[in-house]
Amino acid sequence: MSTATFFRYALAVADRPYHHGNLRPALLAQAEHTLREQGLDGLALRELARQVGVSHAAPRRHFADRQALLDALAESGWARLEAEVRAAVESAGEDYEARLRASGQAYVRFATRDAALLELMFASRQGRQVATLQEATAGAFSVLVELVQDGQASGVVEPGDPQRMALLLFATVQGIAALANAGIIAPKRLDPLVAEAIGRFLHGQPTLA
Amino acid sequence: MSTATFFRYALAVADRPYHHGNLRPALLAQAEHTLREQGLDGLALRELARQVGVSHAAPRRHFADRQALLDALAESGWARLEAEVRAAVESAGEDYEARLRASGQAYVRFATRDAALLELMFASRQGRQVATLQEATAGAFSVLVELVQDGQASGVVEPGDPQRMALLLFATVQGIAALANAGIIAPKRLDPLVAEAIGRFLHGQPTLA
DNA sequence: ACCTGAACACCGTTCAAGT
DNA sequence: ACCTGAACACCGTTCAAGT
Repeated sequence: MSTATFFRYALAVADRPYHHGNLRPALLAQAEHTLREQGLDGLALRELARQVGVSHAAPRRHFADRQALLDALAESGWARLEAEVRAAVESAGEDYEARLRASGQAYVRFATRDAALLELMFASRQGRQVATLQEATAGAFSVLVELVQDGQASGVVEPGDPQRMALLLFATVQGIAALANAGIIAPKRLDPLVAEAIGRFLHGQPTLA
Repeated sequence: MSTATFFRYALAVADRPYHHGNLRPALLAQAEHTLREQGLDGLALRELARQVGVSHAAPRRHFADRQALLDALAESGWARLEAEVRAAVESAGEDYEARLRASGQAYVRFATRDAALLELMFASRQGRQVATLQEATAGAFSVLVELVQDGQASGVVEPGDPQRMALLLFATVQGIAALANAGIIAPKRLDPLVAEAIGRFLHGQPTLA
């Protein structure tokens, strides 16, 4: 296409909202909202296109298929989770156990507020490797690894592979979140349970040991 | 319907497979198989009906809608999980830690073999209470509660609410399973991680404390 | 470059009708 | 009692065509 032709089109569509680069973010934003309100089953590409004011075939330019949209949602979910957990840790003060507890509680808060998104983040990719998604997951995981390393530096966590210990913490809070979302744990028991899990991780059984 | 009329129909359909009570189990069996092979997205009522040799509207007699079938799958999944964990604990010998470890490893084995089914078992029911499903979940949970009580009776687990401690164990193994199914934990690291989690639950940090 | 409109094959759900 | 067949409204995906 010539430059002149390009500008002719650009002017012609200047008042129409989703040309030239904002359809993709608009679809993602709408999808995140629908996911929170209606769950994964309520998320339809055609309906998204309608809500965003575009033909049902338009999303195809930005997402190869529905799964690609879901992958993108999962990826930004991991990024937001990382940010929220990091923020919680940073505003938790000096005490190591308090910082660890804050990370777990931030995780659980995210997980229960965006249960369908969390489901998506953990949905089995069935062998498909999605590099950017794996990086986003690794980024969130690294928050815990760094926390464990901090604890080792100050001597409150035993020496040893920090990845393995962070994995254990990760699994514990994710499990608590899963049980909460399945209705097995009542919401008000969540924070105490996280606190107990962290306490046990650091000190073992309270009265025995 | 008169008895005579009933027998006339019964004879007429004697060679047809899914009259009079085996359509429901046949659908469930086929669904469980498809779930394992194709995942949740590959599970379509119409396709199930086809595979089982029945019209697409026939399942309606046995399951009000697709969700009802999924609920039934989840329920039998919880029952099978309970049975498998119980069996593993019973064949694990006398040592308490070995029994606890066996329960966790059986859980993780089930979860990784039937990842899509596990997803279904933990799928948020979004407020809908399904009584029989909740009972099945409680049954599986009770295995862990009893294990904790055994440990308290023999003094290797601290006194205190056994439900709360069982919940912590439950969350930990479920979290490990979720991380495995998301591809965050490699399969061969699963058993050691479960062992470490159980060890920490009982003894705290190995070298500190 | 980006989007539209028509087309295709599938799906879940409903309902009158059949045996 | 249990199942069928037609109908409806929706969906994901594809592709030629438009601007």
